[in-house]
Amino acid sequence: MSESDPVGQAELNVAETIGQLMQFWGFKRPMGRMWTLLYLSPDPLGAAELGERLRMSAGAVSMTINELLKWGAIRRTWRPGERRDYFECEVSIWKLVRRVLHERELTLVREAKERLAGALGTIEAGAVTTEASEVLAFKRSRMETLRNLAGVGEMLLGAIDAGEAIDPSVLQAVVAAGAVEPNREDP
Amino acid sequence: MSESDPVGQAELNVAETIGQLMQFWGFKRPMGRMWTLLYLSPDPLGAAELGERLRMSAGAVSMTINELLKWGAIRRTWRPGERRDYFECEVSIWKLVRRVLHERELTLVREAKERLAGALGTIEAGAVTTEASEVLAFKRSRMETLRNLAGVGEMLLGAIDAGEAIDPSVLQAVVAAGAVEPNREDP
DNA sequence: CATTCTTTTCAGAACGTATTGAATGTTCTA
DNA sequence: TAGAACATTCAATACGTTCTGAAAAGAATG
Repeated sequence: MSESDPVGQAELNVAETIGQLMQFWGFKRPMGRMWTLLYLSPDPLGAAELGERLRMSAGAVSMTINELLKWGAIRRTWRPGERRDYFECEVSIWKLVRRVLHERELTLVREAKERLAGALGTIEAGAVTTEASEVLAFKRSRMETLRNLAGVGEMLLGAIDAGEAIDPSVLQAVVAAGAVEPNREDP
Repeated sequence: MSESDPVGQAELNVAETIGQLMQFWGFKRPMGRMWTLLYLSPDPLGAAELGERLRMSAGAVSMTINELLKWGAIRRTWRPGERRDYFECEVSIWKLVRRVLHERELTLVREAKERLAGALGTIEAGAVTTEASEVLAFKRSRMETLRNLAGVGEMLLGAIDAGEAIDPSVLQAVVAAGAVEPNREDP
């Protein structure tokens, strides 16, 4: 099947490349590889064929397929007479990216923001502590910066998610938040 | 030191939160935790203190410090009389993000683009193959889309790296590239 | 309803990565 | 130069994740 077929080989190379990109983006490599194979195929492929071409066990194929289904990256289809399932991929990469941004990154940033706000609350509670109020004020201000950054991230992701173009002024905010506070002290 | 100190605890919470974000972004969690501790400290800290507060072994502390130094996320400083090293963090988060975008993501995307171009070349070489030319054309076109997307990514990263605001029209290109090709065929 | 085909599940194996802690290296002081 | 203080390295190990393969479950057919 694939002993010395240059085209099939090239497809596997592409699959591997995309697989690595996906892995870098926090997904499992097999997901990227499988999606790519479908993306390069004019018609749907069956689980058996996918497993054979990617050298994956039936179990791994099943798991990977289900994860891809969960993300809406592939769809199940059927052929008239045939018994087994076939799969075709979601072609719109932009749609996929947006979904991940919405369901994963946005959630993550929101959680982080809340946790940061929580820590800030603890600090501001003016708890009885041994630290000098000067030091405390410093820490509070740094935590505020982090929480604000999380807020900016949330806004950015929300904007992309809503399909809005990114407002450059928002990016300026990021720059500003990070560039302030030149950190000078010498006792 | 940290038995029931609410402020210290809050700091560790923040460190943990940022650590998880960093891990999600492809770095090691200890890196984020250590950077955060320095970010929340008015003056530089020594390796021993960092290890103690984060409950890391001396070895782990050393490795983490070196990685942070490599990314320019912290700097080595010294105190007049003292013998051991102290560390202070890079405060500009934007500067850090840009550096990573430049050294890591950009490289990654470039490599991917080249590999995709390579595969495309193989296909276009019109190798003797058993596949119908129609199928071949389909695959070629899909590979072109992927390569073009990589190109757009490269441009975006380059723009951010150069400090330019993101041109919304570029984002449009992403949308277009992914949204085209409604994938219809029924034999 | 039994048979056959296909998919899913899951315990265990394999793998890669992170962490430890003792040994080694380095740098300063006396 | 010897010794002390500190930093670094690295083999061993602990840990978590992914993959396998066989068994179970599910679905269509005769």
